[in-house]
Amino acid sequence: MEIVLKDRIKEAVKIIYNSEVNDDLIQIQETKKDFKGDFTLVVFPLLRFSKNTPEKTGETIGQYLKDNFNAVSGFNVIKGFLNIELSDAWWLEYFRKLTVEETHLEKCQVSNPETILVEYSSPNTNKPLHLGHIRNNLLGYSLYRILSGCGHRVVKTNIVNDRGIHICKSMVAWQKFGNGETPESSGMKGDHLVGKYYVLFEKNYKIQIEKLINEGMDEAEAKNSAPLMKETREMLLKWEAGDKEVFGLWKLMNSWVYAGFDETYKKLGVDFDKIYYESDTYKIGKDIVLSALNKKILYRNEDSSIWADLTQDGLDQKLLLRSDGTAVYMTQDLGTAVDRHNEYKFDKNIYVVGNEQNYHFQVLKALLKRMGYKWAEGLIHFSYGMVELPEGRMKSREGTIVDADDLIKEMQLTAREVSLELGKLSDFSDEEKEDIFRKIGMSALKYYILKVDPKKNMTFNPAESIDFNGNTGPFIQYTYTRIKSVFRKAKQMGINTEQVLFSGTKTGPKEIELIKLLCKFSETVSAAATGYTPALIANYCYELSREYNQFYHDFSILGEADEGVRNFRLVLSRVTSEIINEGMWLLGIEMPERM
RNA sequence: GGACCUGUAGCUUAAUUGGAUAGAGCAUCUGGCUACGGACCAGAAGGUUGGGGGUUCGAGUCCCUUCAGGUUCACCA
Repeated sequence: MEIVLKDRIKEAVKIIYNSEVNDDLIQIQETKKDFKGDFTLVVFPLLRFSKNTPEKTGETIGQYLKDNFNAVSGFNVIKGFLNIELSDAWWLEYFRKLTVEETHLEKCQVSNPETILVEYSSPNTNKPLHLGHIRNNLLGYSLYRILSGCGHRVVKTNIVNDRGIHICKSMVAWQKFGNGETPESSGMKGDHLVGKYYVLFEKNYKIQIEKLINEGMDEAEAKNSAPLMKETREMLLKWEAGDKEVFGLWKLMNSWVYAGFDETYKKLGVDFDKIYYESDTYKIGKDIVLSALNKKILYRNEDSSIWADLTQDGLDQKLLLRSDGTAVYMTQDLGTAVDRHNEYKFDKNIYVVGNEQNYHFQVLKALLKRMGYKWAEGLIHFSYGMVELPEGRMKSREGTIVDADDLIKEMQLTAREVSLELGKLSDFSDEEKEDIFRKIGMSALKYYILKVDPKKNMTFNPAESIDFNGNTGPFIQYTYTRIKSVFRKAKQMGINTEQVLFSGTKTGPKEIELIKLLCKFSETVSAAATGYTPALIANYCYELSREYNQFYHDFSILGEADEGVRNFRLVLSRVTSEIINEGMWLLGIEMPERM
């Protein structure tokens, strides 16, 4: 609609003021709630053509639109703002088209679909997942749904950081202190078990460092020469050399971790099309680095470590291979990117990675470009903010890490508590109930995270449980189940809802308000896709639910005597439920039929 | 020290990318069930958008400055 209006206004300016105007001078926005009208033209930019006051210019254009465009039923000018009113008939016609859509994503389809890789999750195999990973996973998965919903070919990838010095730490600790403990013998989830040894390593390592410092060593040297660290470095060397025993242990412990991760992923409702392992890609990275060295793009230090000089790009020197020849993080990422492009020839490769790695991705892109990979332009760092606690970052040292599995469990327990208290599910089996509790709990958690602008840091307060009322996932689910309930009731009353057709004649302002919002769905999804912002959809779903609840409260649907009005309200309700459902689907949030 | 990011009601957060009187939720207070589902609805109160300058018809949004917090610049990942 905005585009149509824009063209009409351009036409108006041309005829009235005999001037061609640029599109960006015609600023159309939705009219604020406090004013009468549907769309608003900001007239200030047009004054240079009208050479008149804002009021007069607005009047003139408004009158022209009213006279020449039958969708425009009226207008008013307040200060420099021309509020354009569209006729109910126009809105109804627009809505009628929604009622016959197969899916409400039809209008979101892009004209030039791209191949897009979305990399998300990217766990380390030395620790279980925590709240930060939850945000990552939910954002990544939702991004996948949104982009593919708009017609792109999206590949969900995960790069598992399964090698490196930190992985060796938990291996060393397990060897020394583990006494052969396994997930089976301990009853612990595999990722948590391995995490336990990582923590154990850090604890003992710290003790060794302190001891050395007390013996007169300076801190840097102590960190370097603590026996545990020495053993770990030796293990990494052995690993890269393919030592059989080390490799066996590595495989075993990683298999425990993967079993644990799979459980958590399943609970979160996320999955992947292709999983990469850095234990594979680091080698490709090494080759790339060595060949770039031959081309003199990189240089070798006297201690034989290999570096890139990025000072011309405003960045620093960057180490790419250690003096002992082993790979670093950046080496792997170079390999992964090249490997992926060979396999998929992607247009875009989106990395869902926290904003603490902004610099890393700047360097990665600059390096690839320097090495001559043109497609590096398509690397996009989807940089999201950290999840913080009221007192700041989560710190493992202080034991303030919010564990993913614990939080998920807690959400579902709370959902059960709330539901049982309300007692609306007495005719369901225990299994069905548990499934509903799960959906409610997860929606509370997922919505809580996804409603926030991804770029911003967000705060999670463990002391306050995540809400189930107000601007929340369960509120939206509740609205949806209410509508479902209306239709169940309608069926009982013998109304054939399948055949209820749209016959929009008598509508009030509240219905029109709802219709306006429903019409905004597709543009909201498109905006979320181009701006990589699932939060827009989350907030839209909330706004729609709120609007519907007001309507529901103020008007009777099935109790309405006039059959035409009743049917219209039924159709309105149906489309609302469909759009809520699709919107939440794009966020990866499941909807129950009852709750 | 260099680079980058953030700062909005007591708390959690919106704001159509420079537009009108900064919008919600939670918490607090008040009202609404003879029900199509009260996980709801209506109302009250709560703001110098960290402070100060500037740019212009117009600034939470852009520029400068200052304060506070954070991230990063590792032979960690």
